[in-house]
Amino acid sequence: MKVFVGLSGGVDSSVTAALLKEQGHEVVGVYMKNWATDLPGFECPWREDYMDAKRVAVHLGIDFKMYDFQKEYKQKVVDYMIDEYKAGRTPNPDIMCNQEVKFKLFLSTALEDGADMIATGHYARIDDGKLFKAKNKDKDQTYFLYRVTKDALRKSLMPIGDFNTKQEVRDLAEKFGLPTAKKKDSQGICFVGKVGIREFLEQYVSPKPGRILDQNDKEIGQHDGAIFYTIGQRSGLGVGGGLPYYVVGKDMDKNEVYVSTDLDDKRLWLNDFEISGLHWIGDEPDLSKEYTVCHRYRAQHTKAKLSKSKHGLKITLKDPARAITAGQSMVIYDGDQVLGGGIIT
RNA sequence: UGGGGAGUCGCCAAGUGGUAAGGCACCAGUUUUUGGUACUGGCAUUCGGGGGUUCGAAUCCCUCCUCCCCAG
Repeated sequence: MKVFVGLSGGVDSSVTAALLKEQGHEVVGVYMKNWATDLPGFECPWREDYMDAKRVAVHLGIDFKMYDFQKEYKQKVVDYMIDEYKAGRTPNPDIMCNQEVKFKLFLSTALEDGADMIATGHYARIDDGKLFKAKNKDKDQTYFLYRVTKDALRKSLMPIGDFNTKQEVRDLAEKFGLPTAKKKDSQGICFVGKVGIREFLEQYVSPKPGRILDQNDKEIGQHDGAIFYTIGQRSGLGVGGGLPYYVVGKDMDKNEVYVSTDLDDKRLWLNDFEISGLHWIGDEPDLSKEYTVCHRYRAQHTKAKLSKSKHGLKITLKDPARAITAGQSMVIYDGDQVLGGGIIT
């Protein structure tokens, strides 16, 4: 079978390619050039990643190519992200990247290019168009993948999902002699790299001073734009005094940020909220059943009840979760299977 | 300019003769393919200024400066 592997320049995708090659597939390595713009003071690492991806391909003796998705990525992911922030929400660009770029654009481009399947280095398992948690529960990345379609999953492979530990993956990388074996795991929004989200947003939004109010409605300081703050955030307020302050809310119209020193502040712990923009990989969930849900990558999954609501679903958690934030995703699981999910309103 | 109180890191704050706790903030690092959380480390040779007493002072004395409260 002809498989196009998305090589990011990291270990996981490198091992993915090596494994598929070993299994006898005709493997083509593809580097997706999604973002290559430098930001003031920071150089975009794409060239380095590209070189690493290419080195891996050369090492494995597979074909290598680059797809330039910059234009689409900017539209579908970056603009989405900026618009969401402007609307006062906190988006998850990586989920959008999977939905729109990796498992739509990359998939269709690869298929047109002669591929039978695509593969990525995600920690997740696919079986018959269904998505399951990775064996390595600690690294499970299904949270980022819940908006992928069943049809896309039928054409995708994620062999890394079958490993129990990251160490096994690294050991394999070592065994295959991959040049990326020792490369540090990436983190942060993929295209922003080492640059913080704030620095990134500052390129697109000008500062707008506003008030910071504590739980007693007392002004305790100034911020330079409510857009830069998100629920649950601690530092960055530049306010000292007694206990640490956590952001518990904000008002984009008034440009005010609300904080509290109370770790049990009700606004920080919700167990009742709605999601919209629903997406299901297969069948819709049965509202009479109890499922587990996850509101953040690597967060503990909690039991929840689902019910219909005006714009989507109402979620009632068994235990309240911290920092439920509009714009973030709620993923619904039936055991290890990902049913889908929606975006917190 | 009568009475009382207070001035210790950007903020809060211990320490009242024995050689500057702690928290917040900030910075760095760790964890993490979103925001964020959490964790580790760094962060006052110096205690409003100036004198003095003492082996030794942020701590005692003198003086000046500043702030707050009550009186005017």
